[in-house]
Amino acid sequence: MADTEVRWLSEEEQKAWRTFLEFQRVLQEALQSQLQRDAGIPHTYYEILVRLSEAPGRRMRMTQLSEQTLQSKSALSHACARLEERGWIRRVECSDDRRGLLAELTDEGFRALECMAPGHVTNVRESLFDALTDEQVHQLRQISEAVVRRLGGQTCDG
Amino acid sequence: MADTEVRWLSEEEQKAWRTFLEFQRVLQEALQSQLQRDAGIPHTYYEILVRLSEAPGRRMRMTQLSEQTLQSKSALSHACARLEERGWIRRVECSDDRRGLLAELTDEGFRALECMAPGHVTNVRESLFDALTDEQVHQLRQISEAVVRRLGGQTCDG
DNA sequence: GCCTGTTGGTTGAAGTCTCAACCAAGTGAA
DNA sequence: TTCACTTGGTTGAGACTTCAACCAACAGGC
Repeated sequence: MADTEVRWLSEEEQKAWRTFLEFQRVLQEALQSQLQRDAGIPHTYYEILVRLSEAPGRRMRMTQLSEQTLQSKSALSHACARLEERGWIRRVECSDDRRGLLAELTDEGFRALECMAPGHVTNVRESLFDALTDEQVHQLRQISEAVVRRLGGQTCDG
Repeated sequence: MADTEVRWLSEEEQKAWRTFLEFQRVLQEALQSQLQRDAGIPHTYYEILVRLSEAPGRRMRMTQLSEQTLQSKSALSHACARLEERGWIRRVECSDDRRGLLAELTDEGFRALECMAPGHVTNVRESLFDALTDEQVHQLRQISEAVVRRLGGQTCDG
């Protein structure tokens, strides 16, 4: 950033960029509002529940969970406090590290997730996948991986 | 949503989806943190300044601005209040509609934008465009337009 | 043992967005 | 004129995220 020369965006890049921004916004909005309306939680909370439901014993260390959901420890901590209030998760002490905590999905939380998942998945499909060809889905994944790689994260492969 | 059958995501779709989510998050994070650090404003505020700088007379009706920046009237109103506190914009009464207001970029706001634009554009280029081939940029635009079309917005063409 | 640094996680304040309520002004009909 | 409806925009409360400060527990060196 010490450059004195800025490589401005070309007309085409400009348009691609603004269209992409709009893409992000409308999609986020579609996901957020559906989840908020039907389940009363933001999308970030939904991801927490999903990751926990997939973990062995439906429990996971807070730090690991924060890495998987791409949330800061602070954000995760606040989120878990809310989810705990609802009885959807529970925080359990960790036996091998007395500093640590395990977030655990409760049965009630699991049932809640089962209830909200169909609506959310349907929404993802209708909002995104149904708008794209198989080829475009593949392209989008390549693009996503390229950017994630560049920005230093790691792709979420199983 | 009255369906009893949910079309769940395939393994491939699942991965594409999660990678895309990660893409969005890391990119947003890169943009947000750079702007916050260097200019002290969120990306949404930056877009307000940009749109105003491009408008004739550097002024625009609030509603039109909220449509262009894809923000709710409420969010825009709060944002403009903050920007006005900094002296970067000013709200002016509208002559042809006494309910209306024009948001106007001040000279100071314009200078501030000139200062922050290079860093932001450089960041957009390095975070996104430099990671993609020209072909991928084109693909991303097609994808974005398809989704925006589907979700009922309109693409931002000049 | 002690001392320092790092890691795991929480907390509170500040900032932003959403939602619903609200007001003022324009519009149209009776 | 009056009444009802819509549009333009603001406001305050509540919810989420970020940031910095913080505490407790681990780890390593002396």
